[in-house]
Amino acid sequence: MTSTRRPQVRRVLPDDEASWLAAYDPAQFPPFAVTADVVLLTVRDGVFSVLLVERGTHPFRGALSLPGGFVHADEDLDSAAVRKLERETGVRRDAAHVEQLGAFGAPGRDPRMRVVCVAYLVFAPDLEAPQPGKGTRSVRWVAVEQVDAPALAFDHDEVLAAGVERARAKLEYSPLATAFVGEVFTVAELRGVYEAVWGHPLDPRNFHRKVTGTPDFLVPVGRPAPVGPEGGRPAALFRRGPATSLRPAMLRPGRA
Amino acid sequence: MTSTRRPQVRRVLPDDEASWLAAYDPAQFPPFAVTADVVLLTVRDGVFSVLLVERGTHPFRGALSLPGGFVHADEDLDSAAVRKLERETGVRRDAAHVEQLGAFGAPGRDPRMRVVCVAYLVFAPDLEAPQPGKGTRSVRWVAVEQVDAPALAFDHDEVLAAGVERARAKLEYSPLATAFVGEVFTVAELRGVYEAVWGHPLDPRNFHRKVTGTPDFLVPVGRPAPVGPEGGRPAALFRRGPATSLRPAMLRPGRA
DNA sequence: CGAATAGTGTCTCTCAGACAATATTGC
DNA sequence: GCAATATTGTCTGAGAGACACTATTCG
Repeated sequence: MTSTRRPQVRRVLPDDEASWLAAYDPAQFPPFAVTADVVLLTVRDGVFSVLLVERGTHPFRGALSLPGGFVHADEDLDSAAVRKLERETGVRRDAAHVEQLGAFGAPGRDPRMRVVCVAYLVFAPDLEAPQPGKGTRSVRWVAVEQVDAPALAFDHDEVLAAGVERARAKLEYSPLATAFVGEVFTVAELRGVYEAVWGHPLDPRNFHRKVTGTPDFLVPVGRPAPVGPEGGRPAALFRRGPATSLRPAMLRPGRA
Repeated sequence: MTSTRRPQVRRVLPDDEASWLAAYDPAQFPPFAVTADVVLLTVRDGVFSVLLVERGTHPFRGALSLPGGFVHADEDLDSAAVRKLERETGVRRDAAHVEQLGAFGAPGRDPRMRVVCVAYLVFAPDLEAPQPGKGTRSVRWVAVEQVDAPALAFDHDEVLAAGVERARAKLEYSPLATAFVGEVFTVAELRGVYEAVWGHPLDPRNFHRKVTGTPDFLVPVGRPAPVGPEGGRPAALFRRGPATSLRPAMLRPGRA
């Protein structure tokens, strides 16, 4: 997360600067609005999915879009994204990984006025039915594969594509796949995340060796073992470990 | 680069939406200004350096900051960054690699008003003395190592730190080190880039094997060989190849 | 026992790190 | 020849991909 702390002015203003500031007119700058929009990704039943809302207000009323909205005048960008996430989808911030994706600000991307969207990327485990908030008619999970190009309001197709590609890349060199599963999980569940996000099957044996052999990636949970879904030997349980990167990386199949 | 194309509204507005739009009042949204600021990095004489300007206007007049400025009302974010780059530093866009770094928008980061900065990261070869533009007193290269925390105006210390870390990471898994050297270069020059950016010496033999053995990373130039700086066998010349990623990655020394 | 899933072991190939040895140039 | 740099080659250990095999559970 970027820029969480509040006061950023680290120099006391000298007298001439302070007097200049008093005479300053903000209207001389081009007027922009800033939104914080959220690419909330999860894996549900083995399907890599994104949370979309049906817009209840203009513009693009009735169309699907990413959840999000205007940043308040005295609000941090990160805070705005988390607020939108919680209010508009019912997802709690501490249950997910949140990072900034980037800014999207082509002129004309919003018919109302010049709007720069600061997009956030969120990884969450499969959550109960999310709740639509004010201004949205409904919220739904949509398989990422089913969102084909001209599907979303504004330039959100482009934002989503950037988020999906970033997610796929991050699984390679970070332990963030654990953000898609619950507090405790099995190696098979974690493998399912990789397979869903990458759209490639992975060898269960080699995957097991890799994730259990990487120091600080997984921490075994003392508790013995859970149930088996359709039979089979029960799997061991793990928690996320303290590792912050994966070195060497987990290699994504099907690339040079 | 993100969002280069212009018209982004891809739905014709229905009648009710158009009439609503006509009655729309932009003043109802919190007023923001948006700047495009540039982290321009290079390697000069083996020193990883950033281009800083001395501010000629308020706020932070006289202080060092990243080059940048306000985005125009009808201007793309990328275009604004490139414009700032060219006008404020004299660097031509096609001689460099440009990518978006992220948005920085903590309230209070600019004493004038609420300003969101969209930062861009630029890699350029060592360039002639850059030219200061309007509003800046001077432009200078500063070694990245010498910029210690409370040194720059606004929150530019934070922006610079993000850019430097991104640059260090990108050398690992992308062929972008070639953006720091000229059109044609030797393996030793390229190695010098890695060593300067990472601050670690690399084994010349292993480095040579890695970069020449990675397909499409380097293309040998027909021309035989150049001069030797202080004697020694003349080195072969290469151009950047068509590769867009480095797999497996070039591993940065000194990390788990 | 058979089916199904979890986990271990083995083999091979690629590749990074260490470093010897050779090649080519200026002085 | 000597110094300096470029380039090739060799050895070793870590680790990925392929896959046989063992372990544990349910019915």
